[in-house]
Amino acid sequence: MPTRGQMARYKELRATLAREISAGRYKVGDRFPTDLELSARFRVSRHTVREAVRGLQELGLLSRQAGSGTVVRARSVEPLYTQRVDSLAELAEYAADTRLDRRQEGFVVVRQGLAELMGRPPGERWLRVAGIRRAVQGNFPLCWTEIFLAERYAGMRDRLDDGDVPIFNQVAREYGLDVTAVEQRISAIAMPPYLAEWLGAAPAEPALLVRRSYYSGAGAPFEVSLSVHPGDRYAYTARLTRDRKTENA
Amino acid sequence: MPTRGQMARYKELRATLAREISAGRYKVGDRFPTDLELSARFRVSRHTVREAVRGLQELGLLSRQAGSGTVVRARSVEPLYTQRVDSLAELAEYAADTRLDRRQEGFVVVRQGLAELMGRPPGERWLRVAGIRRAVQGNFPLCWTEIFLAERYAGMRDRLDDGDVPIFNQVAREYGLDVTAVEQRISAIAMPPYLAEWLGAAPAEPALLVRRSYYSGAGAPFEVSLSVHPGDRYAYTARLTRDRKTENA
DNA sequence: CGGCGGGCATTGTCCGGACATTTTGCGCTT
DNA sequence: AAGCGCAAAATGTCCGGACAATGCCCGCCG
Repeated sequence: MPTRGQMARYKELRATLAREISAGRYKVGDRFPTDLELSARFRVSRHTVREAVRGLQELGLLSRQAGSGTVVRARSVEPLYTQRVDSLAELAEYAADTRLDRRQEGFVVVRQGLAELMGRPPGERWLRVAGIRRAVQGNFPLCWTEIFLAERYAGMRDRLDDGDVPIFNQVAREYGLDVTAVEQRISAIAMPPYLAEWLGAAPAEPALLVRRSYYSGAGAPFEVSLSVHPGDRYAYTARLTRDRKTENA
Repeated sequence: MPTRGQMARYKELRATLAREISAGRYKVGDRFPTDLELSARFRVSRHTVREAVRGLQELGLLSRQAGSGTVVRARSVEPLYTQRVDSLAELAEYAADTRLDRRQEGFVVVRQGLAELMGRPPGERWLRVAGIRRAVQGNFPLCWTEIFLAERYAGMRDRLDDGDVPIFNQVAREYGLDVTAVEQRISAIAMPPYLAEWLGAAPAEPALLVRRSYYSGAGAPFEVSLSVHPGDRYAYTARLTRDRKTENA
């Protein structure tokens, strides 16, 4: 067959169907025509129809179910931005090259104030490990860190390594947990006086409080960490990129 | 053909090839066998090979190039976390329900200090619009915002709407820009005295400084915004989720 | 020696057909 | 009327083949 215009048939068909969905010919929730119907209507093989539909599926416009049929899921694709954090350790930014200088350790029952900081209800019991994170180079203090580990994983206590591997990672590995989500919260606070000295910072100077909650499956996080960074030594940076099969039009 | 074990051939093949890549039989950067070679080796049709390879491609293990061949791109899939920000306006959190109370406006040539805050070299000329962002409900001041617009797009100046739609969005729409990336930087500063009064905050109290740079294609951002949030009125929250086609094994 | 052009290898597109698998629902049986 | 089972419909998988489009390399020619 000679060159048609320029676009492949399945791309043309994909665009046509996307337009029809967008125009409202098929509404969200509606059944979408079957492969055979589209094949007949557009005079293309079922293979080509499937290729086109597959694309719309990946875009989230359609969903298919063997035996049941194809359903319209969305009217149009909204641009979607994602922050990619490969390996997750990147999130902690200074992952390697730092060391945890452990200062305090033990079980705590969290009360009102701390519970609020942790984003958990009061009364829960956690294993708390706190200390100063320092640069390996120069031993310079970077931040104060408090790590709260859910009681059932407290067995890790004596095997925690203060080196390169993040604590949550050690725990996840040891217990076979699958870290499915991490929530991060950043706020500004005044540097607490009792930390100022340790961090070599001025009391009450602006600081970043970073809370990270690590989830494995639904429900409560298995670890929560709180870090206080002096304002002049840290900034959190993220880059969001638009993320969609661009490909041809 | 009767039921083989249970898995579809292309899935079996996909798993086998993934294993071989992981085991190092094909190294990163190496040429991967041809469709025809695999077809012959595994006694399956080229269609089936392509289906399997397509999967490995989506996983990022392989990349193909018409005329050139298939190349190994990664040895294994590392878990990948993404923050999804649909519609991007979500990023600004209080997107709707707020209003910009414009206070200052005009061209500026940025000097050392401001340039550093903006993450740009000194000497550039930008259109600066600054003001207080308030909650529609109650007119309560939320933050001080400075928006810098690249000179080329300064024509928008008289058409800027202070309502729901973020400025960067208005500009992008007007000039047909494709916002491909947004970089966000969060740091802690002391509330500048001259802003404290306007925001109803205490001078020198901890505040969050949020910088967002909007990119359209490579090169310099077309807009940079700086916002100062009183520490007690704002926290930045993000949720990263693991994100991988689970499907069957 | 360098550039251009054509042939070859490789992936991309498309067809037609054949079963397999999954749902749904109708109709028969109890 | 309730339940079971099977047929029909829909998507999923797989084959074989054909040609198009794309890169790449090598050889010819200036």
